[in-house]
Amino acid sequence: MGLLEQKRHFSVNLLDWYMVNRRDLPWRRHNNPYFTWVSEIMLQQTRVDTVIPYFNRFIGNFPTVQALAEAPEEEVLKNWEGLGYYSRARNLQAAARQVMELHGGEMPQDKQAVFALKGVGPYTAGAILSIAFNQSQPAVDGNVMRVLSRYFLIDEDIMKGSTRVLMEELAGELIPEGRARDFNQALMELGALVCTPKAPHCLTCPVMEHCSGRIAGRELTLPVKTKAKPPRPEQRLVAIVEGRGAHRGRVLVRQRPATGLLARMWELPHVLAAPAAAGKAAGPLADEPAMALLAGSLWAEGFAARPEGLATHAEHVFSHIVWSLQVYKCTEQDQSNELPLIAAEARAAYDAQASAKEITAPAQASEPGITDAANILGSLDEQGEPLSVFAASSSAHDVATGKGDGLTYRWIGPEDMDKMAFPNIFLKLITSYFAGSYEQQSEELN
DNA sequence: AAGCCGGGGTC
DNA sequence: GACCCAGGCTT
Repeated sequence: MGLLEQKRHFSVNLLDWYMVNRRDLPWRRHNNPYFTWVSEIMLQQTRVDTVIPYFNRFIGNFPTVQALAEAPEEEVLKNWEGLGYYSRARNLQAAARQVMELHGGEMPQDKQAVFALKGVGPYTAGAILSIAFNQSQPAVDGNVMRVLSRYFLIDEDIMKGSTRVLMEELAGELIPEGRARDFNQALMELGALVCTPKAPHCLTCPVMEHCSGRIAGRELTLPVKTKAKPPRPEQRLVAIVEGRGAHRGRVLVRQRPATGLLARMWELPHVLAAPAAAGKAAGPLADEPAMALLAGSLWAEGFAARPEGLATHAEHVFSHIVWSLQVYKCTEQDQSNELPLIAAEARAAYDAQASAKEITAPAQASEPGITDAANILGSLDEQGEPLSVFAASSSAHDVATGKGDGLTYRWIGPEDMDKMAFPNIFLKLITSYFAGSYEQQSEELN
């Protein structure tokens, strides 16, 4: 069989299969370009089953490009909470504003204009143009590259940019005249349901007959893909600071910087325990130095708190970092008299830790506004008196640290949770705290 | 070209 | 517990 026939067999049989087997998904019920767009952004790196409830809620809250463009950013972020890759949400809203200003609120149909939207790359541009407007443009994602690499036995590393370009040329040739909308979705549907990564269902595949990969017995070794390097471990100390007095029933949280990891998300205060040695985990820190270090960290940020004891351990895995979290229950203190003591304790604890583990030069802070232990100690040296936050008691529960590059801190109760976006790990920890799950630990210590 | 960006699934 | 799923942006 020649290549032309093999291609034709693929296109015809795949399209026929899709028209029978296509899943009924919320964004497939209309050819609304906005729905297509939102779904494609959500589906990046995210499974269909996970996306469905998010998509329905998002469209319910932001039914049009205009509604999305005019929404407060924190509301958009809250609707993205738990989906991950939060820059997708920020870019999506920025792009909605682009569509309002440049295109009168209507999704552009021009390839260059679509591609120019924030968060829209080669794949998403192709998906929007083909699915929403039935334009004959390839939409090559991981599913498509897996399917094509197997069917045509392509040995190129799919992590390389040049391979994606090659795949786009091929995918474009395969689109039947006037059928881009269904065909591109068919390609991805096959990858998701039949030509799966680990155990492809070749026996029920509509194009198995002329699949070069299967015929060569290569279906399990394709696609060729370089492995990602393992995530670096980080040991972090987390504080659940229980408010007292005016802050009774509340817990201290802070908002992350506008860029970088988990941008603008809220979190419990935490600190890098110690710089990990090259390629090795730092390992857990003993409770006593950990608590002193945490107290020192909070002090450096302008808060007096006394760690009471370990509440729980937690782990949070990113694609490039693994956080091992030691979570300590702390109580807010009257600031003035406690601080020098806390600072001294932190200094002693750090010195002990440093000599025990032969920590040499402190690493620079990897994230703006988020200090590691060494930087905290540095700040203890520089600052002879409490930060201005103690003098300026704000009217509500909002608190600024008094530092130019400082983060925003806030004392929150359970009712505040539905307006603020948290990464899942902190959502779980705070929810558990408000549910009383850590009561027992703290009582044991009292 | 390589690193940065989450979260969840399977086996 | 080990392994898998990867688009777009930034540098």
